[in-house]
Amino acid sequence: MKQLAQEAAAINKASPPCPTCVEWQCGLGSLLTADESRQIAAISTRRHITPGAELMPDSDLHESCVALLRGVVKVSRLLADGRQQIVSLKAAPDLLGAPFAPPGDVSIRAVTEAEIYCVPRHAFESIVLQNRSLEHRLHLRALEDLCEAETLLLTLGRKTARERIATFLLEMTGRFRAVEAGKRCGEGVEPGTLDLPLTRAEIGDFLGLTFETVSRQFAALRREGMIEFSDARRVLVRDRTRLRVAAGC
Amino acid sequence: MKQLAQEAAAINKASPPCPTCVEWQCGLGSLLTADESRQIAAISTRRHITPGAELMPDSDLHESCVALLRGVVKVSRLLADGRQQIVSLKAAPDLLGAPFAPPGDVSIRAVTEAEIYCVPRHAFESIVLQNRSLEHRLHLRALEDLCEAETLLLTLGRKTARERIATFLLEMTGRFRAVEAGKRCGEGVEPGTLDLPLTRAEIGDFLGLTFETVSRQFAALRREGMIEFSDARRVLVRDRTRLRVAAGC
DNA sequence: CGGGTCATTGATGCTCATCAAGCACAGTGG
DNA sequence: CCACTGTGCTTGATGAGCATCAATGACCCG
Repeated sequence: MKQLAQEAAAINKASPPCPTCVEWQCGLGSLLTADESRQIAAISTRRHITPGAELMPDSDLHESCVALLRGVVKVSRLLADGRQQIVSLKAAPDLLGAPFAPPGDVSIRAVTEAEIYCVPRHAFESIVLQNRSLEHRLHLRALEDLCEAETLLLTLGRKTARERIATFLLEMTGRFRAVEAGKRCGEGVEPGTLDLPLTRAEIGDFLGLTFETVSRQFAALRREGMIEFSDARRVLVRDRTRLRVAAGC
Repeated sequence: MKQLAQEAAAINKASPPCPTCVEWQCGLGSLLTADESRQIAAISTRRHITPGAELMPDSDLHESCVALLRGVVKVSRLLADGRQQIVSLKAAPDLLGAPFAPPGDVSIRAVTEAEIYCVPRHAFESIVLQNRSLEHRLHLRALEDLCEAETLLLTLGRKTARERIATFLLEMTGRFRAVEAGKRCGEGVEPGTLDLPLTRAEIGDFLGLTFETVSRQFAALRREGMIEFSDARRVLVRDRTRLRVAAGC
């Protein structure tokens, strides 16, 4: 149990072989072509971010976009008294603080270790304006993000704590499928196993709950046999069907 | 008190002189040029919708986009058991079911009387692909919608009922400034007066509350002198400053 | 008039936040 | 090597906030 956690941690620390920098050189997932990636890399500065740290020296987000090379980050909105709501989770390879996006007062923090490119916003926007097909892809991405945000709205506005947790687990499956030590993506791990990059408190900030409620609802689903923990961060989904019922849709 | 309500109703029923059809002919607010409006109108069918009715004979939304000429509509996501969350409110002139948007299972219903153009999606998308600047404007609009959705996420995830209602009132001010009978936009009405197009239940569906809670929180803000009702749907914001405090930000 | 929708208000109870205690583990420095 | 401290997680006890259920009034329309 402890073993597993340490192995997972080790993976997160050593740059793994398969993932995201490679994808970047091939073009940021499906978003950029290899050429466009190079073009953007050429005007960017690369930085390493430690977990919990803010990506940008504060309000530089108006000046820069961020290309996420490695790691997971959370995009939050804050209230004056410290309450926060995570509005989106981004895993490499992805783009944050999209070109042309209105200001909109968010805070972006690393969840895991992360590598980013800071791309000067104005230069990036110029590139996009000269590249019809790139703008089209960014436009599609924005519409997908909007659709995701609406899905989360339904969860926050109308679902119970139990339903939120079940929904969360279903959505995270696939996005954070567990990777076994030393192997390439996802072989040798029981299918349906999930390495959560988030703490209980962060899951709460994503689902509009307290960390205690998150913990209790996980425990309830575990007692009912739908999921199983080998470690607080490593979940096995045992019964996807019942979990879908528990998710209320 | 009754008088006012009847006048307001009369305005909603008679096509008013100043508003939205005119704007459409001048180009759907800032979104379309006059030429583009004509081009789109040419391939569209016009329809009238009564309050509460669904805009499209159901899942035709995959086939059509909607240009809203007049009226207010709500875009909702549904749960199997009937719970619903309004994810966005649109007032004419605006566009719904954006070109290139992923499917995403929403229901769109009229809040007031409404006039729409149904635009065949595929044809609309072709037009957009031949018009660089139009796609750019739609892209910007998508990013604004995303930003708005994120703001609502914070409200639903982290604010109390009281804060949600105060936030709602602040946001609706300006979007639904009251129009006095027979006059053009907004003269002769006490400034800060607001004609809510939504029922208490709809406000609840927007804010993730029940209609009883909406009603009680309105009553509380009224008792505290921040707002005043001349009619259940017509609100006067008396103290914007305290309302902002009550909104939690 | 009767039936429908919308709104208000009260009584009650459930869900989830809050407060609090304790455990496991990692990192630090004596 | 072992306290010491800090962080993350779990679990229990309590209470607040909001949902639910119910009754009533205002208005509209056929």
